[in-house]
Amino acid sequence: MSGINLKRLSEELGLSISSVSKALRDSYEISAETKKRVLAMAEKLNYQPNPFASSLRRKKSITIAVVIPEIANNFFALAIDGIQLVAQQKGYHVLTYLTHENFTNEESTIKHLQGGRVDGVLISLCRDTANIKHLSSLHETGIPLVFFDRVPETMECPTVTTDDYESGFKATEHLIKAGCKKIACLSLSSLLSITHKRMDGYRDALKKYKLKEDPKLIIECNNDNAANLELIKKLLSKKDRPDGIFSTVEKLAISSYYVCNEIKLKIPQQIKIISFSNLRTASLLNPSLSTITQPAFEIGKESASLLFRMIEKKTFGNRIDKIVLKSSLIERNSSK
Amino acid sequence: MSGINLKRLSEELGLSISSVSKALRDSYEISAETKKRVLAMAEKLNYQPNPFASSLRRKKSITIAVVIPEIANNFFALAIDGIQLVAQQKGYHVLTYLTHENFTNEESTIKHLQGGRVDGVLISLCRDTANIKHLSSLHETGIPLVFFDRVPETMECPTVTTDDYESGFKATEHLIKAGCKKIACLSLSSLLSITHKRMDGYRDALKKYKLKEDPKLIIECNNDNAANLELIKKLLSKKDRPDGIFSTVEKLAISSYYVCNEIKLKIPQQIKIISFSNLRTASLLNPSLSTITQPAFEIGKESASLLFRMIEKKTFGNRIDKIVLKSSLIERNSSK
DNA sequence: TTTTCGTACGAAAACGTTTTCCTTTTTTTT
DNA sequence: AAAAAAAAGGAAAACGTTTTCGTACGAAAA
Repeated sequence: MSGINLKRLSEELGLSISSVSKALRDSYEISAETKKRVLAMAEKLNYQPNPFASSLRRKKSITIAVVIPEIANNFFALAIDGIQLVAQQKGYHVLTYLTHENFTNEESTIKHLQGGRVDGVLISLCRDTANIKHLSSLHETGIPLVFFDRVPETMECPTVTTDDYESGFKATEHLIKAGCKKIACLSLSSLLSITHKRMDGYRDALKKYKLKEDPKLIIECNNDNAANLELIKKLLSKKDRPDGIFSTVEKLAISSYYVCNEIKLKIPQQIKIISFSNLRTASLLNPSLSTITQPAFEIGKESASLLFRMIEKKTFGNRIDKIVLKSSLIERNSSK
Repeated sequence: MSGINLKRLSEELGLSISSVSKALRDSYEISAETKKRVLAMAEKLNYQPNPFASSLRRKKSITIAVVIPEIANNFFALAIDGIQLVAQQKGYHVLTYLTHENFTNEESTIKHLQGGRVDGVLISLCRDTANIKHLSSLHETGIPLVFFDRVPETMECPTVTTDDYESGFKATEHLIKAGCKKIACLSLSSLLSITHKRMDGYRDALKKYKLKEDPKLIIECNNDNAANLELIKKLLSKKDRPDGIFSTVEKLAISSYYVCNEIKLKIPQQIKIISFSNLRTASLLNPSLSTITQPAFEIGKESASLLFRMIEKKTFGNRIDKIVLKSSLIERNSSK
């Protein structure tokens, strides 16, 4: 630590510790001149208050936690960007935790956070999250909690999401209108809220256009990239392979591109693809990738703003916000 | 906070606070049975120690800080991934700060960290960092500090970098061997160590192959994407435009692709491109992008490991590690 | 038997703030 | 001129741990 504290400062100034503390916090009990002296000395000695002493006394950490499945992921990186922006404006610190899509990690992380290390938590669930006891337990301690994108479906809680159902519907409809008859759907995990909603949209679009749903075309991938490549390869190598792919997450679309390259399947002539994605290079791909693009940065901003509203005025504790932002469908060559 | 503390626990157990504390920390002073009782009660009441009280007393935060220019950036996202992996193994928490390439942000962040909020700092400098007073000041407080990728050139300090000079040289040589005679170099800021080294490699490669260096082909971009697009567009629209581009950072290569698309410049027929990049989609671009790929994840891991070595055995304070990892040049179609 | 030792636990200080309640001095009011 | 009020500052408790000393007691050593 910096070694210089209030005691030292007060000795240097010939004041009491409490007066110095008050001066630094701009209390009305301290005269303007004294404040000036104190500030000057604090500056001179490069005084930095001890955050732990302060947090201990005030029962405030000025810190929030962000719990996400992964960081090397365009969506989450952008979301964090938005979160950080708001947090920085508020003077808050941001602790980041990665669950790596592992439920046990998520559980222990959440448990740790019950110690009061943070004033609020932003979380996007991991693919294995089946029960949410850890989350209701955290919630019960009274610490503000906001879910974004991947939210629990069996718990009343504040959330920030996108119009997943509509987007799933539109994406599927888009493929159908482009001529697809057999549309595969690639997803991460049937436990995820986003998977449910996006697939509900997919199903309803199929229904609307009298296409029958084929379970063999619905692929639930796992967390191993190599295995997913195999799954997709198998899917696309069958004689009755699909003529369209709706991918509910970016990484599976990329894997699909790799597979198509490998087995020489022409996009979009032989198979059309559309995917949820925040790739900056979507339009530069060969062929350019049609996407449903979520406003990831805004999701981060909105989530953080909501969390800070909850942190600041606890009085409003009875109302539960559910914010829904719109994604945009961008047609490119992969589905022409 | 969780409301349940050592005092409460000790009352419940009929023990003193100190005994409970010792039991929880598995002290030899406490009998095995008592420890069992304490653990059971702690579990039952879901006791979580107050991290601030603990940090205040022990003068340890079990937290490190990561200070980076941006997060929506494949290199930094991967690096953080590696850092988090190591930190999690060590049971440390990770505070993330974004400078957004703004020196003032970097300064104030570093200043804040002098309060002792963290036990160590990992940092990659922002493009505007000219003086490093804030960093030497932080260093003087004795807090371990490791720089990665973008490191200060006028300060003796532990660093983790890649073979930037060699990579710059090889990339340029690669373009020359592919037939380029007029190779432009795009960089972020001449203040950055990576810019220096990569450009030194570029210059020496030109020299080796008797190509003369043209200042008009060396473009220093800034932090505004739209402005950069204009700069590149201007560069590529001239009659004596370059026939090769060596981009020292990923985002400028992407911008170059956009510009080439816009002004109908064929890659690689009319202009060849190679760039430092960690794009997962490099091979899927149109055309696929030749890259120098830094081991970003490993950089993160190595940096964090080095930092923890410094945190754990302060005794070794006199030695200064400089770790250099190798990047790999991957030839693809953009430079064929 | 006395002394030494080891085991198991408790009392209290310390970490550096913040905040509540005093105290002293000066100014204003009547 | 006395009383009241305001202004400026200080003493000390509190936040929840950790850790340094004690202390009590039974067992082993002398």
